[in-house]
Amino acid sequence: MAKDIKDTLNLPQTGFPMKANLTQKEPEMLKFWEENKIYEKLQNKNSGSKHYILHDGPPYANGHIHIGHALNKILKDIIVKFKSMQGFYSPYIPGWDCHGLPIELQVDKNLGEKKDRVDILEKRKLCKEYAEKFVDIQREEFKRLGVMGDWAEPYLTMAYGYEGTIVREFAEFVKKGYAYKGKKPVHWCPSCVTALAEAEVEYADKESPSVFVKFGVESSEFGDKMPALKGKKVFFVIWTTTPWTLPANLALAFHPDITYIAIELNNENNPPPPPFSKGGMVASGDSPRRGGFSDEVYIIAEGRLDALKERIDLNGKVLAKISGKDLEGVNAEHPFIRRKSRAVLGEFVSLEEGTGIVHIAPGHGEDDYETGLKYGLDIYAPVDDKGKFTKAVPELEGQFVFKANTVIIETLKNKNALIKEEKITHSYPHCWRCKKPVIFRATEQWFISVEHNNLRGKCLEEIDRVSWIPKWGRDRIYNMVSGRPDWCISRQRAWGVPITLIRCEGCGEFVKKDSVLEAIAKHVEENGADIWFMKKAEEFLPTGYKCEKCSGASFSKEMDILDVWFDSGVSHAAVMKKNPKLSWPADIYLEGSDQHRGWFQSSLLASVGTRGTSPYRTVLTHGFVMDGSGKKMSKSLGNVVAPQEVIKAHGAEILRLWGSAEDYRDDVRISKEIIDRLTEAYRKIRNTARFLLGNLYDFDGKDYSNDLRGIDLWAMSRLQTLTAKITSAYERFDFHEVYHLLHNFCVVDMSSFYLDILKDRLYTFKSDSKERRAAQWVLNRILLTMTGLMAPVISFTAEEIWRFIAGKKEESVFLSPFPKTDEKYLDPALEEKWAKLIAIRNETNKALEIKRQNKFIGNSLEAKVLLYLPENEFNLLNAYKDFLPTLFIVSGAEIIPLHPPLSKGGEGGFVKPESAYESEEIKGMSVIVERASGKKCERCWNWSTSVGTYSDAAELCHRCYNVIK
RNA sequence: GGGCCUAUAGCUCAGAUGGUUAGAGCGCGCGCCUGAUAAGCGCGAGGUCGAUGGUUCGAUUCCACCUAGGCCCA
Repeated sequence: MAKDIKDTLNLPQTGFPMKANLTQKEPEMLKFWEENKIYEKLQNKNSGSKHYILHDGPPYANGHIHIGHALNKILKDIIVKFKSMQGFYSPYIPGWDCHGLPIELQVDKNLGEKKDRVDILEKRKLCKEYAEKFVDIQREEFKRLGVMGDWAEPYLTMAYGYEGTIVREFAEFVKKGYAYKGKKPVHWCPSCVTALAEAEVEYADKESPSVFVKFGVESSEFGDKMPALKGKKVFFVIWTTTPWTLPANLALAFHPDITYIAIELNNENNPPPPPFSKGGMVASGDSPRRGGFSDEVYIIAEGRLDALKERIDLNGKVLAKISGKDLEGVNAEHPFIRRKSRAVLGEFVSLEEGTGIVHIAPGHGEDDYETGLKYGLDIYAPVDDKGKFTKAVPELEGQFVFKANTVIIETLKNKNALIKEEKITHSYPHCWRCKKPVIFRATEQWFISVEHNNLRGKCLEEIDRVSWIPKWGRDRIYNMVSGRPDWCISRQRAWGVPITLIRCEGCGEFVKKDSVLEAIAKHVEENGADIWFMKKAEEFLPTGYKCEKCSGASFSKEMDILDVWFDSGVSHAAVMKKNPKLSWPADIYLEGSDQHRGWFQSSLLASVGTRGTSPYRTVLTHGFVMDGSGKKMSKSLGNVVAPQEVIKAHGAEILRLWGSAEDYRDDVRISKEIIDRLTEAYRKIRNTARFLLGNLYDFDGKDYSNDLRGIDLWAMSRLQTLTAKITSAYERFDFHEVYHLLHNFCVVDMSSFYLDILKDRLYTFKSDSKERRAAQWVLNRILLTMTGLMAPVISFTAEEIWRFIAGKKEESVFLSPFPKTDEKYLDPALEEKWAKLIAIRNETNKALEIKRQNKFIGNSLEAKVLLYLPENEFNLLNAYKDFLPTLFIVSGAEIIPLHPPLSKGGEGGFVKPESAYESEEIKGMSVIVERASGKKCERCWNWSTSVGTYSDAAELCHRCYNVIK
């Protein structure tokens, strides 16, 4: 018979499964979105609205996506979906970076032996195919994440149109005078035989020689500045870890504000060296030796004396001191080449290490180069493409630089110029591809000047007009742009867009005529950049073209390839300007924090250089993905988490939830525990939705807003508060707040409170009673709102829920408007009042729990509570008297005003019994838990004295009797 | 070595212009329920707020330094 009673209840019914089965469900949902063109419909719907453009930074079309890609695309997708649902026109055009060294090297690897024999066009074709393959792979992997966008029409930097824009944008830099060809030391990989961008260099430990070398100086060079040195053999002492750059030494740098000292060596520790054999050096034997001291004098920075005293035996007497700036112009002798080395000044000289005197080879170092320019020194680098000395240094010709170190050290020894030789392990630049150490070497390169036309200054101004999230991004890029050198855009490779300039063979002048540059761009736009390698220089020029400078008629093409950062840097022009769906500038760029040096900067330079303004209004950066302990992922550590594996095991939805839950401003972590926690949270959200759906199976959809009870109004207010907070969190890009707010709402407000309390009304009241309908009306509002709020993050689940919602208008949740706060129901005062009720409820629960632990009760409905309350609490509860059993989910509740027993003679007040549970949280509140009176109603499970009073239904209480009679 | 950043319970996050016992949810432990059931409810235990100094009547919150970690650069 109990079965029959159960049939009179309105228990939840839904086909919405408790088990998500995401790995299987997600592909179905993707199919639904694709087949029904939901993304396209969303675009159409918003086509007339205000734009919100998120411009996609192109990932490199190489390899499968990793967890960092997943984070990036998920964050982008959340923004695009949120903005779209809010009604903005927010198309998402994904892109790929297709040119560049890594792909070319991979192709070379595949070619093996053949790589040097294969024709450049053939190689480019292979590179293109390689890139295409990974574009397809990554596209599928990105789509699998649930990211919506124009996947069928992405932008590719190797598309003809895009390549045309690259050429045109470069031409713009040429016309405006930013581009120049110069000799400059760049990171050069002798193994890959190419210049490397900063981004292509990585640092690793390397063992190098560490040598102290002395450069002889005629004491007369000092004039009257250090009379004590007169007639002595004086040496500047330098320290270097790259002896191979000594043949290119042209100067010695001193810090203008550092004090240098001249120390006479102690003879006992430093036996006199053999006399110099070659001329040009300080003459030996001129000055008489004095007892106990050699006549050698070393000059180093005073601040380095303590550090070097023992290391190179500087125990002698300080003969003189001099400020760095007074040494400028002094000539020293190169230790093994008959050449002067000039004393110059440099702010970069430090006392951190070495001697405070820096050996300068303008062709082999950054500071050296700058110094060289300042002092008009030759940018001298007698080293070839393969890292071997040229015939400019006959003794070393053909020797690889790192091998030549030994020879040079030997030479220094022979020339008596070596003070000390050690080995040192230090961080040294290595090629990111071949992992071999690189060198700094001056070569002919194309540059974009950041000084020309005040490009740097303008970029800095633009940086301050952009909104950086987090805000420290501004300082980061500002410092980088402030200090960056000219942009080296040359690459000596095959795969990319060539530097499409034509040079007169007669005078070396480059053709910069507008019409010619435009014609070349057109050629590329129509045929792709391959055309540059297919045609001769003359074919790009009008027939009979003559050099404007020398009238020469013989021309050659530049064959360097443009830096890929230039490719992606002009995406604002190639994509945002060209794609009619987009607009310029972008509202937001969103990439990892490494892009402050990368794409954010190249885009800024490319845009400010040609258009004077930044291509973005807001730049949002996220951190990197670390393992569970905050360590970076690496194959060798075995702590790599692949998105594909997470998807396979838990579904992309969990990854999306993860992407939102973590605070991306800092690095984010991923681990088994994190995924487990998120899976739990996901289940809670899902089950909450399921419960809502289950209790709406028979809702008639009518408006019951006038029948709401107090707790319903509270729930409605909480829902508005949630909506307002979540909307604001989305707008501030604080997605982890979205996650926490949504989850907490499900757990705290809904599951453990409102829904738990509502069960009685939903299950046991007459199905079409106003009370039950009112509850359903609220549940329906909660369901609709929650689904909308979660959609940008857990899109698969939101869409799945959407399908189960009766009476919804749109075919997809994404075509429905983002939930708006209904001010009518927002009632902070009500929420505050209920916060107090909830606090009292929590205290009551504690009392109930004690009795439960004592086995006095099981289900709380077996209990009746007596609450002794101070005045304020009493008055509050007194207004909800009939509701209290429902609030506490007990079968009876009485409140007793607890006044001080002696006040007014104790009149009207009661003293709480000794046995009562005394609240710590609410002062003066006590609770007595008793067994509920009467019997348990078999239908609603409440205990009531009315049970047993009906002869035709002895097991029912009064309320249930009236429902089913 | 330089620039920028991070460090609060096992996990994800709050928080405080410096001021009583530092919060939430999850997880964990102990129970209850069996009409959200590979669900639901209740209670409880978890933190020297990275370390050390300093400023202060008082610092986890401010300052310095250090350690660990991250990105970028050298």
